[in-house]
Amino acid sequence: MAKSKQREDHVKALYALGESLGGPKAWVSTNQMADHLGVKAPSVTSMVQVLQELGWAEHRPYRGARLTVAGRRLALNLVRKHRLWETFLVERLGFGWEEVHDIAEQLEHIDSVKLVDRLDEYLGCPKVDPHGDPIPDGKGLFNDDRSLRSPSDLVAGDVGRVAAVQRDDAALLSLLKSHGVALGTEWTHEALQGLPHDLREQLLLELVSTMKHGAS
Amino acid sequence: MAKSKQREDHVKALYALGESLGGPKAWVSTNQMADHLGVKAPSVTSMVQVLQELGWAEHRPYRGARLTVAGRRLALNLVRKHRLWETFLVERLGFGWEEVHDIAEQLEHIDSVKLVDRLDEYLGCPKVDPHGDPIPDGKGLFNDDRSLRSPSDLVAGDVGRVAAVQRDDAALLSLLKSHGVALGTEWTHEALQGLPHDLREQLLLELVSTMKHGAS
DNA sequence: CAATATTTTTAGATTTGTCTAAATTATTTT
DNA sequence: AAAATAATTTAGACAAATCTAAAAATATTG
Ligand SMILES: [Mn+2]
Ligand SMILES: [Mn+2]
Ligand SMILES: [Mn+2]
Ligand SMILES: [Mn+2]
Repeated sequence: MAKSKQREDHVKALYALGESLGGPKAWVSTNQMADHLGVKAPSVTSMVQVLQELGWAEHRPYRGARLTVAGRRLALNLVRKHRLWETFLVERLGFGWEEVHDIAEQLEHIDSVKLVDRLDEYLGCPKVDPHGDPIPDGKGLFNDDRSLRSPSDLVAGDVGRVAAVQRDDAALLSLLKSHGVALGTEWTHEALQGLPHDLREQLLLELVSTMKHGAS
Repeated sequence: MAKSKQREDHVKALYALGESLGGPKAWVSTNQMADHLGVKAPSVTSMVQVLQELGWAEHRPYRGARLTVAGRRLALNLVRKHRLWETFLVERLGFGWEEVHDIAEQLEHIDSVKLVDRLDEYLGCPKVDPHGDPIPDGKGLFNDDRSLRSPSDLVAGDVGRVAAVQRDDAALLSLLKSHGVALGTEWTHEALQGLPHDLREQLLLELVSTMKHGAS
């Protein structure tokens, strides 16, 4: 099987970029991966060839790469571990939501199926992490039944509960915190307008109440 | 500073072997380290030279190596992390004492001062790990005020509480468990005789009560 | 649609950490 | 004390993961 921190990081990048590019069939360019990982393009090319050897990715020269089913399974397990550890750090150790990403980047590579299962159970099988990102279960399935709305979808009279932040970047999360934004806090349409535009647009909310008569 | 899993493992081996050979001034041979780490002697020689460059060890060719003050500080921090994580795994996640060593071998390399401090606090600043090994504090000091006795020191009528196991080897720990031995369990002199010799001699006990009139 | 610009891969070098085989130093025996 | 034995280091090779510079393929554009 031959996992390594670097190989796993490349698989994770391939997964994340593939998702943002329209699902598992999308080809991800080696340059995009290089940018995302902070390495140079030739390093990615050679790593992607290794991932192909290992059966985790498919590489079409000059087209890009995408995950195989096995690679996707590995990626989802890494996402699961990352988000469970982030939850542990915030819920149990009292870290702020802006502090946990870098530590979780390390913890996600710890290799023990039993540890992940126990951690999940210990945390009460959380559905989302401290940034509102859904946590896949042991089979790689998301159980996310929230209906998330962009702040710009709310109209006067609506109240929304902060359910997720789109980017998990420490600077952004700190700023949000300093404006009183935390997961679960409730905001009226008007209160939301009081937030700087670039902060507000990173939020996703669940509608708590509205004056409109909406279709189900 | 340039830490790496391998460098840290060599520092830890140097610490452990140095202690068992009579303290921080003892010279540890590269062969001993090679055995302990499961690598070949030339690999150790070259790593020890790197550790010297980094200021963590001193290497006298054909004599051996020993830690500098900085190296010792690093080693104690690794021991601290290892034992805190073992404690977390047993106390919070419900692992058995025979299951945690290998996972802690990975977790001890996670690099975050704040994480270690928070974990320590979360666990209630434990003094010993699940095997009864003392946990150094943030300054590298052991606060171990137990007086540990070998089973062979107990005489008829004495009762001892299991306080530590000398080796933390999964097979031994499983066997002990199957004989009802766990940290904190109390054993009379007679009950101890019922244990196989090679298991019994790995135990360290605190005297709970005795019939003898002992000097303080 | 040919020339140019951009993207991607290949080629070859570098660092880290490991190995085996050979040379060197230290220790033990006769 | 010389010879034999054992321990340790050096020399040179290799795999993993990265880099820069050059070559090749693709995309853009006049
Ligand atoms: Mn994260
Ligand atoms: Mn997250
Ligand atoms: Mn251990
Ligand atoms: Mn232990």
